[in-house]
Amino acid sequence: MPELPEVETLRRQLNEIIVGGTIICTRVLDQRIGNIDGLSKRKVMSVERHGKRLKIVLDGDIEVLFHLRMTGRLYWSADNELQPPHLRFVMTFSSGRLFLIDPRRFATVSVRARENQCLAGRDAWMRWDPAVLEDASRGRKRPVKSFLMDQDVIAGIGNIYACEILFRAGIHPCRKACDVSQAQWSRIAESMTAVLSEAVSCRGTTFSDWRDLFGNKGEYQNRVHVYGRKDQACRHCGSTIQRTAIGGRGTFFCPHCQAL
DNA sequence: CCCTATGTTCCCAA
DNA sequence: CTTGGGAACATAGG
Repeated sequence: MPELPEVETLRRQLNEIIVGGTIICTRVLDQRIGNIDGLSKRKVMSVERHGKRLKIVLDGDIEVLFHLRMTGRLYWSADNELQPPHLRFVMTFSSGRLFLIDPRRFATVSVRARENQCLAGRDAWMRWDPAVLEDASRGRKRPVKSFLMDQDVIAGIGNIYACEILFRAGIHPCRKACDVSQAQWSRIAESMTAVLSEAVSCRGTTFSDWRDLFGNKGEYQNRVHVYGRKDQACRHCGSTIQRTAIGGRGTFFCPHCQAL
């Protein structure tokens, strides 16, 4: 269930392995994926990421776009016999095979011409001018947490990192986006960079499903301050971490460090 | 049986 | 137009 740091981890690992390689063939094992044609003999030019989307850029200005949604995984195998459960798509190289595995079958794969840029929001893992966030939030009465998770505004932040970013910034997740002050947007901008950078360094957060390209867990679960910590003591002030729901998603916060 | 789940999209109602 | 809620997608785990 990858968010930006998990997808970035996969991008880095794939970049080391498949750039310069040539696709021998592809195979779709789940018709829900749809037809993926015309990739054989194409060379991998680069592996890129935008928000939670991963792009394998091929020669001929074609790109393969992956979105892993909730339970999608990418796994690299040099074993020619291996066929794991829930295997949905395979991309074969001379050096090994790239698997898309997904029990819930929500993940998507598509092929398109390289240039058409998606209209989605700017990537979360870059320097954000607080004024841009403030402008975008003007008149928005929705909770600031929903605002941070809106992929059309900021691409890449999901439920775990939204909770962690707001904790670091000291802002209650239920606060209306339009009521967040200029100083608070500055703290949010700083927290986005800091939290996402640390999570990328940790190769993501493994509470249950997340594994990297080689099946390894991430480490950021050992560093979270609020996510999944209901009824535990806040690492800063000792208050009891609370859980509520925003947009149907579990939302964790410290009532003292993140006063409304 | 119940509830929850790191995502997205769609419909409906206020 | 904005927003939230609920359902849908399909499955595993506590």
